[in-house]
Amino acid sequence: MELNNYISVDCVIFGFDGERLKVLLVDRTLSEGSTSFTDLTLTGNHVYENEPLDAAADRVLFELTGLTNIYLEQFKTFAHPDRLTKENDIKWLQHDGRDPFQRIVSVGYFALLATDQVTLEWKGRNVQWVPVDEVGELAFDHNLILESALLSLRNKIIHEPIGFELLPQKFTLSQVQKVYEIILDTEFDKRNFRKKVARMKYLIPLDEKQKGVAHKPAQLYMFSRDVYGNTKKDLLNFIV
Amino acid sequence: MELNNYISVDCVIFGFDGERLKVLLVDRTLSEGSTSFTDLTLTGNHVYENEPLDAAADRVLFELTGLTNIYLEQFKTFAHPDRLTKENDIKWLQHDGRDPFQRIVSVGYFALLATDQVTLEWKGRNVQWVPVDEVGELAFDHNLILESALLSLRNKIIHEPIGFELLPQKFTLSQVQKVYEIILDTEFDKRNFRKKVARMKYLIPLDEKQKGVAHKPAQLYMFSRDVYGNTKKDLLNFIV
DNA sequence: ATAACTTAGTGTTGTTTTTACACTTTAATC
DNA sequence: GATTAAAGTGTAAAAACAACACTAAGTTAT
Repeated sequence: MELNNYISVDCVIFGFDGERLKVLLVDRTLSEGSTSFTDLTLTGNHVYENEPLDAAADRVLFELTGLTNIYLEQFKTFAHPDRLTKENDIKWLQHDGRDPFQRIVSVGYFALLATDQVTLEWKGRNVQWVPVDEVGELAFDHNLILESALLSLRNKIIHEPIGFELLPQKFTLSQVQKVYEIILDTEFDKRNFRKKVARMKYLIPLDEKQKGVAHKPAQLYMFSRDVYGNTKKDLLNFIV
Repeated sequence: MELNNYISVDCVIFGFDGERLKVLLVDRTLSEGSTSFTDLTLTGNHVYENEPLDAAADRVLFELTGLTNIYLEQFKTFAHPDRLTKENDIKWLQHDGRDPFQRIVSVGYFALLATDQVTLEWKGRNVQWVPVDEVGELAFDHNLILESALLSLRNKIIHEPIGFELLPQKFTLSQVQKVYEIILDTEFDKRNFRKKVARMKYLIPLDEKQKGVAHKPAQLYMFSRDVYGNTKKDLLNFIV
């Protein structure tokens, strides 16, 4: 199977660690003759001839993390003629045997997961979680893509219950509140927030509590995609 | 300037005529030897080498309608390997001198305007407004693209005041209500709806009334993009 | 000129949702 | 057994929502 040389997908992999929203970035190091630099990129790849875009995004995510069945959504496409014209990017493409003047369409996807779902040593690639508000200058046009992904995420999380994708399967209400506070950069009143989520039938309380915490252990919940599918009415006006 | 042969944009041009939501479609007629068919397509075109996607979408819209400064938004990208493999589509591409096995990425945009902004005879192309709920089988994968555009439109119009883009500059509150009812396929109580829009500071009442209508003439309003920009808080929880 | 027609425009009441706000509980740790 | 840390809980006032019916102001038909 052959790679298409002008269509690629880039995945913005968001992770939440209980405290901050992070993005999974990959080292890009080039050292060749007098040229030498290191920086970070999102993960992406060309699609195969005959591969649908969604499949390519799944594959890219899998190749980096070993995970399948992760929330993944196409959010925007980037194809500006000058998107790959920074000096280091051209060197990198040349080193990689690619034509730096070939215009490349990159279809942006974002993925949501809990940071601890990823084993960073997977396939020995040099990969790291970086808090989204501490991301420096990235390779290619990846700062632009990241900003755009964040915007889409914020927009979407208000109206659909995707925040749970950033949490472990079993989670506490405080964790849910934290996810929404971090992503929307706001604070909610604890009691009011809990009253609101109490109305969501698809948040299922489990017969289980937190363990090993140095305070009153919290009730654990899980998110039921099934129940949600049947009660899509409160999709509108979700949080906020 | 040369056209890129694998990147295209397709524009879903929505129009409202006071009664229904329509989409602007273009005749595709091929008659050559024993092959002969007529159907309809969205409007689209390849982008020029060196042309950004947004510019290409503006251009495609302009070439069909002669209009500039129209609300236009990228909503999804289509690149399925089988998207152009229907028999008629292959014949059409061949007739057009294009390689039907070339994989083409199509970036979808939707435009919003009032149907009477468009002069259908523009450039003599065979163009027609079709109510979205009466659209038959379109060329290529354009039914898919249209459905996807409708979904994006419905999603967006709930949360951001873009309904006004489908109305003339000066409009009545009943027209606003109708737009939202048609697009969201629902009905609102007139008094409650008006109470809600009365809270929107960016709806500016004019010193002007409807003329020549066979009933009490309605107050005219306009939408102020400026005021809206300054009061984005009620972006959330807009209509519904 | 008047009647008929058509859509514009308006207020109240009961119900639900939102907001603001502080103390007790339960576990682990020292 | 005291300390620490987060979990969990209720109420009252304000705002928003939902349901509902008549009058006003033009045009058209007679």
